Amino acid sequence: MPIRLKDLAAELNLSVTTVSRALADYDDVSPRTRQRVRQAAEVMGYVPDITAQRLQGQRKNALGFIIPTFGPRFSDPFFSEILAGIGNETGRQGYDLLISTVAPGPQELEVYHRYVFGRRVDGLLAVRTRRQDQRLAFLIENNFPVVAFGRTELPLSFPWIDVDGAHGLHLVVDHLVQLGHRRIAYARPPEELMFDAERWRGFEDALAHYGVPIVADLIRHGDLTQASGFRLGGDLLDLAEPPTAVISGNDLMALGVMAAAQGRGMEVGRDLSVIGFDDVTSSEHAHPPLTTVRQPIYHIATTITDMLIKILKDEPLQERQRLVAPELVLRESTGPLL
Amino acid sequence: MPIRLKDLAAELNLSVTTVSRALADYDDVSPRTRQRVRQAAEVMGYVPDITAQRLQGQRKNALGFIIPTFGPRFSDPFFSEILAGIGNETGRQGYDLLISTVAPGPQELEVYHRYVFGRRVDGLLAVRTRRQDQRLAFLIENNFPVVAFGRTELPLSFPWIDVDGAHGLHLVVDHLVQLGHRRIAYARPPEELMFDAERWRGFEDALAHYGVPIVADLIRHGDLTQASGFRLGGDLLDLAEPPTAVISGNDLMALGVMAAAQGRGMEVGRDLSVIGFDDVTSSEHAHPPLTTVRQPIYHIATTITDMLIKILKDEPLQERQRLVAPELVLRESTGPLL
DNA sequence: TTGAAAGCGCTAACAA
DNA sequence: TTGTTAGCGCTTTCAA
Repeated sequence: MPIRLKDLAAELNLSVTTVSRALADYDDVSPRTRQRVRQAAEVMGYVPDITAQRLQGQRKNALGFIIPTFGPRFSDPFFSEILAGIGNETGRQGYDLLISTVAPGPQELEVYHRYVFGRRVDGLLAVRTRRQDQRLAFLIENNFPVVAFGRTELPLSFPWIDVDGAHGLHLVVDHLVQLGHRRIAYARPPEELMFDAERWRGFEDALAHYGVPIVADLIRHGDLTQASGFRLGGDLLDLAEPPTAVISGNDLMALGVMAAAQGRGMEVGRDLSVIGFDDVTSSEHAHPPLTTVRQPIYHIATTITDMLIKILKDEPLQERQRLVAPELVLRESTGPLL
Repeated sequence: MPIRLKDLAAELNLSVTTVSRALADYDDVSPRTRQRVRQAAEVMGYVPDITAQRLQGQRKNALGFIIPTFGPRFSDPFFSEILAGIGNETGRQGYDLLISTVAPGPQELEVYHRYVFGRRVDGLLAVRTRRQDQRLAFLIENNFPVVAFGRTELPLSFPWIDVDGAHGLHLVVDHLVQLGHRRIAYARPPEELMFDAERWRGFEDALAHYGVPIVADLIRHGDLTQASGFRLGGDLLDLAEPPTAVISGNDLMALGVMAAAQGRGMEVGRDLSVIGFDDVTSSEHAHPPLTTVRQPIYHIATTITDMLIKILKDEPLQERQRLVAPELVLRESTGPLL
């Protein structure tokens, strides 16, 4: 049986209240008592029961993160980094982190319900936001604290950080056009994701700016897995008039596109330029090393976590919404048009 | 403000007790009352406060999983699959999942302390077990429910599932030797991990069986990242007498080794054979597709979760410990010695 | 079949 | 500076 406050109090001949206050560093406890209590707590190995602590205050000291997993064998390094960031920051600030994994769809909202109405956590983090994000709509409607990585098309006001995808695509197109490419394919992210919308805007703008036509056949939606990139890349390369460069919605798909090209005997960076988005760790040591657009995923994850905690503590936020400029990372998967 | 039991009771002119029992399906409530309560709960959107529920019973209905992250930008698909498995199974069985991320080391044990003594969860899941696994030692010493993916060298008895790594390495060596390889390098997992020990045993046995010598210079420990495989692969290939085949502790490192070889103008599968371990999703669509040893990571994750829940419910376990045979997946990164 | 009362372990208003 | 009392929302004796 674990030690309770009551046990400590009995041991010290003090009231439970005093012990509680001594431990909580109230200033109406004599230094001597505080010292004794501290000591005894240490010796007896007292650890407060958080469940009990939580019952009175509104504070649960816990955040929730519901991972939108696509399929059981999801393995997107994006989520690993997000999770590392959120996990480390919540831990650092003494919060618990409650996780659920659920595929987007109707039962996803049920999980959000359970979190909100079951009063499990004080706030939620959301990533991979969608154009019509019902999760966000639900949370905001219920006045539940949330901070998101990403925006939405819905007319909702909430704190977020996002990477400027339009700008990112400008960087990408600039780079490819400068290398001489004009037959540019784009393996887009799923249409329902908000960042697809932003990036598409950038893509269209940039191409228009250079007078490069958009060829409908070269534009496809993938599902952000490597397998999807592989299939999609193969399809594109088997076209009568294949592209000379492929932009990919993320690094994972880009890696798949590269494999498809290499499987057809092409040399990536010479016969075909491939460019990703994210700069996950494996991109640097791929062959060839992947040219990509870096988003500071880990840092964004720690930041939205910190923002959420600040909101919960009623501390002021430096910025409620922030657009981060991504950065082009030049490596060897892109090269001049032969 | 959320609806409480008290609100429901007031609304229905019943006592809190009766409402509680009606909702909990006690059989000493009249059908009519039960019906009324149900109805009102539904209409008013009552959701029980789990914190309060938890305070009396011992049950928290929550499991913990402490992810041993190596560095902030950890992104190992192994953990993604594990997390998907654990997350889906806990959710399916109505349990909450509490996550922490912490690097192995002294503060790691502190987190385990917090979980156990803070009575946050009913049980813990452990993966990537170590030869001298202090986490396991601590949990078992404190009689805390745990199920592990992996074993340990410590004389501890606990429920686990493990993949037969010795057998796996036999499969690998058989395959390579049959292809004519005798200069076989091994990029080992970190030495402290238990599965390194088992696999090493298999490696030694198998080589001895074929009379193939172990060359000290061809044996190195990596850290299971792609970067590590890349470095290590480079080092091996730059040797005066480089290996003709490289076995890797996991797929990620194998991918790094492949990139290193390709960066030196070699064709993997012809000039160098590379073989991984895990069969994570990206291996299939790598170039060339990676020959590897498959372990059913997702399935193991759901199974240890289910075992833990069974233990918590005092339900009998089919098997307390199980060794799973891995399976060789032949693809194109290995080929006959030229 | 229902309700009153106690209590889970803790914090906080109020009194001494 | 310390203790008494009440109460967080729920479950569970026990009595009516």
